[in-house]
Amino acid sequence: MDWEPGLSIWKQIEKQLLSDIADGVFAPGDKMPTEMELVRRFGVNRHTVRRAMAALVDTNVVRVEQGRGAFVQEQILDYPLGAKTRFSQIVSGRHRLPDKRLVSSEVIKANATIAGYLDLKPGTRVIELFSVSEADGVPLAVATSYLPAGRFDGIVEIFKETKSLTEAFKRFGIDDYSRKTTRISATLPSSRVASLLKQAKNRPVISTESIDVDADGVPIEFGTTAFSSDRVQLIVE
Amino acid sequence: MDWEPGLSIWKQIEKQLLSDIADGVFAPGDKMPTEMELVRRFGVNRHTVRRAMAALVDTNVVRVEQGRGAFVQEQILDYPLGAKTRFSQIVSGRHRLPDKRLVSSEVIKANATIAGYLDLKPGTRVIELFSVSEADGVPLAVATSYLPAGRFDGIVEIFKETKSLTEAFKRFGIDDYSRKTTRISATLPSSRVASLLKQAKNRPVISTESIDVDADGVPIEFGTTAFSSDRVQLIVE
DNA sequence: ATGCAATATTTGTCTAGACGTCTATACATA
DNA sequence: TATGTATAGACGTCTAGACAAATATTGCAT
Repeated sequence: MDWEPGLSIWKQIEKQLLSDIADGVFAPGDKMPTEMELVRRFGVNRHTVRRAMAALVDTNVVRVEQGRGAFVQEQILDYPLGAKTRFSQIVSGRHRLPDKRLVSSEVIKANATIAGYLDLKPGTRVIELFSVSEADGVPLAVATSYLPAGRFDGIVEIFKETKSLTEAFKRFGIDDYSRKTTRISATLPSSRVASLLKQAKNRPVISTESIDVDADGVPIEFGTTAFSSDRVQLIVE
Repeated sequence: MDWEPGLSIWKQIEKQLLSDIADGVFAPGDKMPTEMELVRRFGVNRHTVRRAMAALVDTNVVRVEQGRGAFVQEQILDYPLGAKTRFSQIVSGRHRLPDKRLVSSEVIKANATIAGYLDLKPGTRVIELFSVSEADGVPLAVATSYLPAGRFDGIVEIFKETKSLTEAFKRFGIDDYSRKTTRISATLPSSRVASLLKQAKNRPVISTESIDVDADGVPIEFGTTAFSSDRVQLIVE
């Protein structure tokens, strides 16, 4: 490897690795060579390699995990739609850090649509949760969830604390629940959703409507979710 | 200085400097201590100090300039309104990197308002420029400018190349021009403007309408500008 | 085959030093 | 006065080495 003067070596290494990734030498999800391997390849000090990798981490091109190595960051998360798929499991299964932020919540009276999905009488009080799901700080989806207020009184505080609906349901004695139906379509986001997703208003989102039921088949949640189509791909098998 | 175990020293230094800044020990625009001074203060190696500073640069809290030092990033730019004040001069005078990005441009027929300000007959062709002004990559203002198309044919290309209206005017023989009037008010931004300014839609902007004239007093530009009120303060003296 | 403990691998942090690059300042010169 | 030069100060890059922390692998005992 020979270095062109005028540009720091770590920037040239960054450039080289970036073009390797662009060329598919390292595909998304792949493990990158270890620091020591890169040291041998480029013939520089380990710190110089680390400086280049830090730049790639900054731009979210790679992800580094202590003890495991560096991986090319998948820009698109495969989100399998199954009866038992849980957001946090999917994200942490990909070695990324899940987070679910509650934006707002309130108790409202169910309209005919919501009541229908939840098997309630229209006018019954339901809890509305508005939240953003993130992986490594990057927003992937914004969701509006409706839960029967009678059955889940006080669930908002538990959700805030655990940041997980699955966990919150457990506190209400529901150890097991499953997805009954998911409807999928594509729309343009409202400006509020676009800004929460940190994406342009003219980029489409995948919108889903879903119903979750408990072990007895009783609806416990109706939700609409807007997935960033640039960062998430839904998988049905 | 004593270090609590479990948290890396550079992170503790970052935290300390951050709270110094929050406490006003170092005010926005102030020069931070030099790396060597911080080395003596914290009793660590220079690289450790640099690691902490790099984190502060990443979060846009400080700005480092080779050969000069590190400075607390000013969140508010003072923008003096004068006959000869030029955006790029003001920004680079604060040791920040100015940039003016052309978003779109087209030739339209002047309506009564624009024609009136430019001393043209309604229906005359004018060039419309829509641009974003940035300092260190942070957007400060979005501007719509109208110029007589007849007098400034081809100015768009020059503006794209030089990123400066002042420079573009020079190519048309106008070495000197000045601000005739500036009207100032406050509004809420359109969603397009808010997104270009990378600020929330509910944060107000300072909107100005301005007329620039050449040395002979002939109008050469009518513009409306929306300044981010969180980052810019207009100064009239 | 399974589970656990020891070992190896890999990334993270800190120190030390050398030299390069950019800026500001003082000074000499024209 | 203006300009160029020398120098000092400050940040940028690169190398070298040691140890810590997290993870993966190996091998042993059951």
